[in-house]
Amino acid sequence: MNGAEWRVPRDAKHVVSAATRRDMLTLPFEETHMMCEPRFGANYPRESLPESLQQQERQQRTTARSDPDMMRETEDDLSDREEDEREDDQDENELQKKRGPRKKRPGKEHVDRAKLRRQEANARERSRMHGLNAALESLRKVVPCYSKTQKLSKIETLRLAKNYIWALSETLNAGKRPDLLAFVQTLCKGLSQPTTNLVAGCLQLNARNFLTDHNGEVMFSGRSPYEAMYSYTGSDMNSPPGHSGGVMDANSKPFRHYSYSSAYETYFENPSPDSSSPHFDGQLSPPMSFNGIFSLKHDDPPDYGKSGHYGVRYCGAPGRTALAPTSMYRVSPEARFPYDLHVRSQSFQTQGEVNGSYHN
DNA sequence: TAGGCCATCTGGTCCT
DNA sequence: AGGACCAGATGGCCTA
Repeated sequence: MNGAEWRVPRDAKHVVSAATRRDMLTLPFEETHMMCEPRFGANYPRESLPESLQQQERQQRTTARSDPDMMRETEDDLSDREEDEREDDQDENELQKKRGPRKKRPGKEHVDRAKLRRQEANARERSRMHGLNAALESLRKVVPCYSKTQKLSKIETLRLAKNYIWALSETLNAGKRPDLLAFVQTLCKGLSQPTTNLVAGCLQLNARNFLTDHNGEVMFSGRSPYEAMYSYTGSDMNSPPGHSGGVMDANSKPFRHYSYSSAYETYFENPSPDSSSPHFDGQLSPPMSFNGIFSLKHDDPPDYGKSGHYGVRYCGAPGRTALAPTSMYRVSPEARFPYDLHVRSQSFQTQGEVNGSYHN
């Protein structure tokens, strides 16, 4: 366990970020030297501050000017400060009592050393962010919408991953074949329209089937994705069902209109996956492996490599039948539950044989 | 050109 | 003291 991940929440006075604190002038008095920072002083719209705060700031700056121990001083700042010191010398005797002994001015060695430390810190920060991005990239590959050419943004990747985890855990919790419509709608909950379209393309669905309305609700109109999925012959995986290759069911309902929330609640019997929901509290971690339910292939699977860069396969849970032989949602021959799963008082028995392992 | 996304720099804070 | 983490600022790139 990385201790840094479980830090005790910072003290209340530290919750507001540094820059925000500067802007709000809520600095603790012992940190008033920051008011002399060039980034603060040059362009800050002081006239926008309340008069009382402007007075407070002026007072603090007067006090802070006497503190020469500022690591990030530039040479210009140093000369400016020397001028200030000459002025300050006039009443130095009086202020000396309050200030105490002057601190030693940082020498060139100290400045060079500080610059070097800053460069090293920058390099570490770059490396850290690269690691974070690498982790995010690996996350992109396991959410049900991976494209090398059209990458999900960071925020959309996280949102989709959250939705995916939620939908999968609820699927396991229900212990039955998922309602595909609800599943897809859950995936798209809160996603932007481009990402919704991307997921639609990924799932080989017509994006119009689950457009997001202006309220952020995922709406459904037209042919049910479920129907489309289950009746789709799939001779041309590049085309959404009903456009080419797929057989448009002549008996399909002409128009159906679901609101996302009702469809979601009907199936999941739970409120929205938003973490703000009471049910979701404390259940942020997926209590499952998705083995046996969904098998994601993103390394150019032979079945789907021709269809572009997306790869999603629906696999049957143990004892369940294939959805459709030609559907992109199909039972993976190696689909197994390699583990005992204990999901919210539910347990799935381990399959006896494991023909192959996938998804580390 | 505005807005979104991203990488990078930077300083503050916490921890070891 | 120094590293990790965090968040704000900034500028570049891309797209509608």
